[in-house]
Amino acid sequence: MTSRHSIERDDARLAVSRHAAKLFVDRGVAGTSGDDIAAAAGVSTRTVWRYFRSKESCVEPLLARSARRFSAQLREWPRDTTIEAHLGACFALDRQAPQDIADGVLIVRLIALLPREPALRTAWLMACHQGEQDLIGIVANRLDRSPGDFDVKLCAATVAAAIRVIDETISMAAVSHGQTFTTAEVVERLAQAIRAASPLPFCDPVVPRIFGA
Amino acid sequence: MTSRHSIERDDARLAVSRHAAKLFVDRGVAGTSGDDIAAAAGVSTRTVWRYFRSKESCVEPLLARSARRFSAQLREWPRDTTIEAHLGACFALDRQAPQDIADGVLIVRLIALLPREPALRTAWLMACHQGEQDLIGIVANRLDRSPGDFDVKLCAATVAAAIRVIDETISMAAVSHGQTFTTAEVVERLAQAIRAASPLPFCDPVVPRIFGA
DNA sequence: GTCTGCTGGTCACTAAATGACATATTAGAT
DNA sequence: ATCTAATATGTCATTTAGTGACCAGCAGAC
Repeated sequence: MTSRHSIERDDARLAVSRHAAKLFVDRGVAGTSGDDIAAAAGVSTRTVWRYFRSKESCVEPLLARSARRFSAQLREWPRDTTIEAHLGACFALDRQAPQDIADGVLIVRLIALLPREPALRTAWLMACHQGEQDLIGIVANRLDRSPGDFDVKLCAATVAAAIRVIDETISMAAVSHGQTFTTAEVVERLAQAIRAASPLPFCDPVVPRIFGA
Repeated sequence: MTSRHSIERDDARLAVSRHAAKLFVDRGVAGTSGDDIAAAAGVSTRTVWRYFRSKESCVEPLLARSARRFSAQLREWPRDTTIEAHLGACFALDRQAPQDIADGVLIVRLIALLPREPALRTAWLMACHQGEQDLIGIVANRLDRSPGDFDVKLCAATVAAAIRVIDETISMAAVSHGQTFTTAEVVERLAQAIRAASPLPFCDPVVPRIFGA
């Protein structure tokens, strides 16, 4: 089974990932060595390279976890609810664990580094790509369509792009210009962007398709 | 000036890039060393690492050139023409130089490798990201809006995502399932996807905005 | 011609990444 | 509780990726 051992291994990877991300924002990617990451995380250098195929990809588990949390929330989106209502319910601050908030801050700082750290951009784009794959399933399910359907894939891609642009825009504004956002503002902009980006009508209550294809 | 010397340098980079791409499709990324690329391209290993910051990024000039050719064509898109008409005119096979066609098949093969070569996916996503940046200017210009405008950025992102999905879908179908496409089919699917993905109306003839903002 | 600026090659080096092998940790069987 | 098999980690050696320092060749300016 992939169960116990693998889960603990994932936790260990995530812990190293957080340390790596912190070092990257503090001293830059070039200024952080594999040895540094290993020392900070309290594991051997060899373990770092066993966990990650490259230095940049050290941040992937952190980004992936955040993306998967978001996907999981979208999967529980009731069919009779608008996207605004659902996102609003999800983003209520009291529903976020402290660890998740800390992760969020770290990720925002990472995103703000992207223009000066091309190596990190690859990790970020890989995480967005994973999120896009998850979205395919979500959109397909919500619209009672097949995940292999081209229109579904296209919709997932455009919506993922919209989410990415919002993430980048808000993160840059927050870090570079000290701007702050209420969760209500974030939800509103996110919902607007997703609506604008989506070629398929999955943002509003969907009715069960009683009459065939 | 950035002119003469730099242009030659770019040509040299592009030549190495083609050799690297060919090696990657033939023997895989892991099976190709920096020395191999240098030997194939007829330059010293040191020059390879002067040209590229990493092994994967060796393919970037090839992808970037193709993306920039596409961007350049979109920039010349007359305002009174639909996207179908313009793409149809651009993709006429007799308008493509043999070198560009060869580059095209090489790129298609690279794209087909993406599922098995995560390292290449980073290069591909970086190229798509560059294409997205170019699209921002194109959309802004066509709609008489500012490139800083959020809606313009969002539109560029969704359209870039649509183009990427089409590229991936068609490349995989061609290589993995031996499917073939006429240019007319490619143009049609591309145009349809871009239309579906675009939240702003830039696919049809646009009228000059005579009255203010 | 010389001077200047740029590019590429050689060689020595650091850092990233992998292989081989030993040791610990743990789940599960008895 | 103890043994076993599997998996995870550490240590050390090695390879490969990538950089720094320095020199040689080759434009164009004068």
